[in-house]
Amino acid sequence: MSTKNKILDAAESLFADKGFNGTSLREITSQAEVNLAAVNYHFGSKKELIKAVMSRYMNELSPRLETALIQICESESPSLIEVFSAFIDPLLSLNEFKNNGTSNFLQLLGRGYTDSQGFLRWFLTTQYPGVIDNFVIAVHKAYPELSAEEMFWRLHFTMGTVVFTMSSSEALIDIAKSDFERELQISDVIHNVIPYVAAGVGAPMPSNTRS
Amino acid sequence: MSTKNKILDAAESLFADKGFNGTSLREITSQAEVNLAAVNYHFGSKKELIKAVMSRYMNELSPRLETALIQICESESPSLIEVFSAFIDPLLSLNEFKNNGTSNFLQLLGRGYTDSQGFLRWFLTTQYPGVIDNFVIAVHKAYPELSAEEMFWRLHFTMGTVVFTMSSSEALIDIAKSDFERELQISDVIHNVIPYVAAGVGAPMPSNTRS
DNA sequence: CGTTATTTTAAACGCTTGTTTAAACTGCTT
DNA sequence: AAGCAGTTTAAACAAGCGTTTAAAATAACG
Repeated sequence: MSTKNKILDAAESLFADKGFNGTSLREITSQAEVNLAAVNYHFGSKKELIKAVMSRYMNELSPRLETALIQICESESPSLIEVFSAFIDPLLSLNEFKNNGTSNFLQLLGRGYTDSQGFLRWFLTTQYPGVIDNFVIAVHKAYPELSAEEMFWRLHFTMGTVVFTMSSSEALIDIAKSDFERELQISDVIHNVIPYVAAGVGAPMPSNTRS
Repeated sequence: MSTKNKILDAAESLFADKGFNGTSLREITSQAEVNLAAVNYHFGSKKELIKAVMSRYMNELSPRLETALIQICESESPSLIEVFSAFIDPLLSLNEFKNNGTSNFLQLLGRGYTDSQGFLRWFLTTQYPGVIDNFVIAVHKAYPELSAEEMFWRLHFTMGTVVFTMSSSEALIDIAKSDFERELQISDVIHNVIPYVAAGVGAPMPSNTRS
């Protein structure tokens, strides 16, 4: 395996575990068993390494997500459950792409939104707008009465639910194991969260009596 | 104002903005206009300072939250909207306790769950179990059919929604301002999120056909 | 084989981090 | 006024950070 990939693999799991700020290049290179300077030689800087780790996943995921969402839109009136379920297969396909891929990617997504003051949010929304656009279209088809403003809020709430859940998914799976004696996996968590976010996005429009 | 409080105030807003890992003691002491060593003199360590910042809010909030939730439980069959609405007044009361108190506290809560590998989660659940217990009881009264396991998951989803939303609430309020020309405040965000989480928690139990 | 080009390596760079030290200063009591 | 506990201060500490350098090792090619 190439040095570049060894670094990417080590960085990925460490970033997912301890965040971007919380992981040093020395930890990465020692887990990858490469020289410290290799990061700056191959990637230029730590920031570029973070982007490279994210890009590797997004380039894999983004086209699958887009086609899945476009396919949903072809239906006359999809349900919100159907819309959100469109994420399942593309996300789980990351597990074939790499061990723990789904879990790692979703954790990284969560880190990116809270670490480093949102530069990753900029990165994703500017580099991969196709996913977001198609998602908005699909939700609109499933719930046309939802105003643009409510849509904005509820999609961000959904992002929060997913991202937060996944960034602490390992801890949650552990608790579920000890409290309910259930051996769950990341796919179970995904299946669990979908009814929740679908119901949240599908909540009735509040009567317009705000200040 | 005492040195101790000057430090607490500066640390609070900086922690909320940039996270615990992302804020140095030198930033804190220079914003507080006190000597660097004052933090270790008054609090012992950075970790203890973080606890002190959180405790100041939790000691204010926790009793109000408990009584509000207990009051909800006295009702025969509260709705989920009512249960979640019980949080509004206690949370907004933090704004009288301190400028931007509500927003700062909720952001800190979000930071605590993702920074520092969850030591704050331990801190809150062990130090303030009364809030969580009463909340679970209230939700159970509002939705008795919800199994313990589903309850566990959905409350964590809710935590994720709220915590993530609030940790990026400033950015969201800015976007809402430019996109929809609405001048929103933290109280508007809270009122917005309640129908979402209430619908999420109230989602129908999935048919038990999982693997 | 010899000569480039690419990659790896050890060492050092300058800087920031949390924490500690010991001296200076403050306000109070006797 | 002297002494004393509580507090503040400047300076230094060791450790860790991301990054750079220049030499050594390896690979690629005519």
